[in-house]
Amino acid sequence: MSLRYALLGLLADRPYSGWQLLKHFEGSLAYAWPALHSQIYPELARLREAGLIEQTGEGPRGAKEYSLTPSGREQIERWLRETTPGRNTRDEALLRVFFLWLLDPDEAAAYLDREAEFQRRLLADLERIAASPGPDDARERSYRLALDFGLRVTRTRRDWAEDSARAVRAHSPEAPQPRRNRRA
Amino acid sequence: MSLRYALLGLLADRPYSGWQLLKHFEGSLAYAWPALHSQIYPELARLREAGLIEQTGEGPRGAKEYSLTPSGREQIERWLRETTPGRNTRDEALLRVFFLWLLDPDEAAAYLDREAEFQRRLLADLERIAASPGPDDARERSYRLALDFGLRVTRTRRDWAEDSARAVRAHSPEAPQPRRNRRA
DNA sequence: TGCAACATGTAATGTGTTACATGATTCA
DNA sequence: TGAATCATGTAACACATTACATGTTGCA
Repeated sequence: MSLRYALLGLLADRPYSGWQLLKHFEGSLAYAWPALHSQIYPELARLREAGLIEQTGEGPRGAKEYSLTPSGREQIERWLRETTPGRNTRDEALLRVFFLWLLDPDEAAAYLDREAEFQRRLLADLERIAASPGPDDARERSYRLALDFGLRVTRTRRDWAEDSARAVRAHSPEAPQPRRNRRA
Repeated sequence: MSLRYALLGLLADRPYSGWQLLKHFEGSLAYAWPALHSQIYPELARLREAGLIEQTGEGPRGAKEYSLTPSGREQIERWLRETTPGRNTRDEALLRVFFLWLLDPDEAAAYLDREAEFQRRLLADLERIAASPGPDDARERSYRLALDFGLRVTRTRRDWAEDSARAVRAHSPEAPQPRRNRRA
């Protein structure tokens, strides 16, 4: 049901076409709930049939502009107020950590290096986004809260990966502790 | 494919029955890749047909003990070494944050309070798990790495939720700053 | 003997991804 | 005129959840 409510939530701000909604899912929403056009268009058709959105205009290339109906507005508010978020956590990068012991320590450390690099890049992206200013309305403040979430979690993940790579290397038979007079 | 490799990874440690594997998915793996018995049993049958695992014994109530084959061991090592983890991030609790502006500030703050409480409880669970000691082998060290990940991310999420609830309340028209002589 | 936990499976439904399919508009 | 982007849709497949279905063992 999350996709459904994500669409209603976006349309609560202003009317959008399916294409424009898709761009949101490729942008900021990609970190929270990614979706492709093949899922979005049929879902919009269902929301329309259910009376939660309606078509309120047409754009250049057969674009359909959808708006939230009062019924749709009611639905999303109820979702936010009266239901609790699903907690199904799927994180393949974390799953792999449980099985890192199957690799040599140097290979395990290399995996953690790649993880740290991924988080550093992501963090750089998010910091670039955070640096560009926006208006100071309620909608923007919600968006900034989500962005701040991303910044904090990404920093934490980066630090964890860097620390873990060090810890794994500290256990490696190859280079256990820095020492002098090392023999071949 | 993640479920497939999670099963191979567990069986790389020692033989397990489907039921015992299920218990892992309900326990530590629940935070990384949850799975139910209705998904696990058919997948074990497929892995067996593919020659990645084999049945090596029988337990009391029709329990089947599975072991990893050399081919299966090769597959999971290749997965860890040669493929990159999927980065599809689905987080309904975060998704909702984008739409918090649709609620009154006090309701939005209440949502963030609930989020903070959830993370505090989860953190307490993880800390209890972390407090119980285990052996000091490579497998346990991988597990501790994953646990440390959970601890750090959960603390970050708790802090974010607490700070955000405060920030939202600071913007509320009802109680902007602590003041005396407040009129009804 | 009745309940909880053990133990395995299948079927139906819902959700998500990949692939197929088509056409309009803009710009170089 | 050819490529990129805009714009919408369906079909096939893969993955995940809920529901259906059955039988065993241990214990109070």
